[in-house]
Amino acid sequence: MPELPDVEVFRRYLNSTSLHSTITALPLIDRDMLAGVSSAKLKKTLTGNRFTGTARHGKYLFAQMDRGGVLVLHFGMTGFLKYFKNSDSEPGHPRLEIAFSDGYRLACDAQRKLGRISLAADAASFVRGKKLGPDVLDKDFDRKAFAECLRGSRAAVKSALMNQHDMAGIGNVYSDEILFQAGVHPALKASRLKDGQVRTLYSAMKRVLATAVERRADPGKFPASYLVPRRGRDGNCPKCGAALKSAKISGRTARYCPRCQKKSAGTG
DNA sequence: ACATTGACCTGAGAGC
DNA sequence: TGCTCTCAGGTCAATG
Repeated sequence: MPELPDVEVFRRYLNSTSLHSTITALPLIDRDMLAGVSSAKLKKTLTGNRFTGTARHGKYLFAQMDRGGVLVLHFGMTGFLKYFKNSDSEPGHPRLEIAFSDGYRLACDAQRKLGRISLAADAASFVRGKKLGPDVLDKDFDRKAFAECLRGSRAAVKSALMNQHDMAGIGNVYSDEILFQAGVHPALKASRLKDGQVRTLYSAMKRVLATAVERRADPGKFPASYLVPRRGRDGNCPKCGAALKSAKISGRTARYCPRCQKKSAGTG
């Protein structure tokens, strides 16, 4: 689940639950999740510290700490945050738990352990180190910058949208939604799109992601015209009713409507 | 250099 | 019921 809209929801969740109270302990640390930091270092850095603010870049969440530095969270394919007090509210696969002085805990749950936890001096230096492209919802990521990413790619447009080094935040599900809303077939070469298609994709990207954030990344609350809630096995196109099709593109499963997203230009 | 593939983990659901 | 197989919303190293 965790693409840009989901991580933005997690960021707001952390903001509204976990700021400004003192961290008293890390009662649970799964070493498999740590990247570039030891369990001891993480404990030493966080204990007695407080979170003072948050930031997000693409699919990464940063929690600013009172004494400097940031905790960096990445959620992999199955990660999420849960803030709780009673152990019967503990999530099913907690990999990190941060205990606060008021008795509450913040858990990072990651069933498949594909997420990552690390420390960095600040968000900007982490982003540089990872060579992430601009966050796709950043105002500076304008139509021109978007067009340059597509023009410079030799991959399918779906892969280009998901390339975190060119633009950060879009994953498998939202790339499908953006392509569907723009009426663009996922397998078309990014560099061969017409100018009109690039413009349509750009505005679909901004609109889809903003809408998803606004609806708390909950597919049940998405507009009726959206593909995401219907991407299951026997889903139908919300616009024309045709059976959705699947295609493997760079190893990921694309879901699309064969009638609304033609490979050749023309009718839609 | 770039794009694509397979490995990394674990669990849910389908099919037998 | 229980077993096996496939698949899952991400990333990285290895491969072509």
